[in-house]
Amino acid sequence: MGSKSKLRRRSGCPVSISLEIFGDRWSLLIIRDLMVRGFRTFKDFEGSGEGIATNILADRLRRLEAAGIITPEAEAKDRRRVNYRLTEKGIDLAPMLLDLLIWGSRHEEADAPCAIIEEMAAHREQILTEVRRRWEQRDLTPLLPWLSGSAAKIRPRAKRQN
Amino acid sequence: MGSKSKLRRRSGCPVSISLEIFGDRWSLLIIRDLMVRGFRTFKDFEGSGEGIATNILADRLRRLEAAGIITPEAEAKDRRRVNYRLTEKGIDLAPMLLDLLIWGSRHEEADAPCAIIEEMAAHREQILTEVRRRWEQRDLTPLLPWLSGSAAKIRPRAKRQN
DNA sequence: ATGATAACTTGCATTTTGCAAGTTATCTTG
DNA sequence: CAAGATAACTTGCAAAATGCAAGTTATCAT
Repeated sequence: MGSKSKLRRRSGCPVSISLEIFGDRWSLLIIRDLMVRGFRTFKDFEGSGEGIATNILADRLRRLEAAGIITPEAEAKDRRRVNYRLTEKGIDLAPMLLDLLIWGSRHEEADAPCAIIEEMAAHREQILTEVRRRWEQRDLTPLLPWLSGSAAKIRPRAKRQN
Repeated sequence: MGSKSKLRRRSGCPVSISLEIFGDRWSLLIIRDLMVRGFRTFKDFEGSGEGIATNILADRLRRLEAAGIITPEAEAKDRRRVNYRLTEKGIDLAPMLLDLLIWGSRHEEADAPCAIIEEMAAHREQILTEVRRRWEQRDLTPLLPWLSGSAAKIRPRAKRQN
């Protein structure tokens, strides 16, 4: 499946094209929630803390689907429910998102404990392998508990700090 | 220096904070141009190919400066001229931008030759070292010639870093 | 001194956001 | 099984951001 929809591109630069897809204040947050917080439903994203408006959320989900980054799956047990899931194209954004996380916690005053982020930076490949494994196996336990508002297990390795 | 300006944050998540700074369609393109295309002036950005409006450009330069990502330097020889330069905080976005470049060229039909991008992906650390070296030494020769509209030299595996 | 240039502003029309309040199709419960 | 809940969206409208064309103000070049 090629992307034939938006041929009104500013330029052929991959960076520019990427930004036309998710270069806004919300898209990557949705992807983050799918990737590391185990979110799947509209309601999950709606209550994600940042306060996205429902119309914008619906719009972003549509665009991300159109771009082939997420896919909706109807849930058999409760047919009101739609479970969104990252495609492979979507999970491939993991390295970029990890860099964004690292940059943000290094250069801005964020809530994430610096020590843990530096741990993650030092074990980049390992973290990315784990993120992909979780995606493949549909493992929904949050990878970043401190971002998910609740204490939970994490084990980049058995080295506990703080 | 700490950033005391915008305390109206959606959340303390580093990803969210980062997106509030440059989560739009233009900011990262300016950073890209500074980082790999050797651009420095308003005029450079203005004619960068994507067609940014001058008022938006002025606004983005202001915001990026306020965020501590770029600094303007008045040019002695021609005082009309303002040379923008990435700060260390700005050049630290290189890993993220490289991932964005790689993702875009893998998953979208971009102009960048796949072979070269895969080369870059395979030598990520080396590329990043080179990008930083160029920043430190104010070396303005474009790193990505095919994105700069002209054929030029590139030597991803000459192994000549230092 | 006259004209070009660089780096912006300004005024508006158009588009995108954000907010509150629906709507529709499922469940769930008494 | 009727009467709520719920999930996932829409809709309407005001407010903010964006895009476009046309200035403006200091230099600088001839």
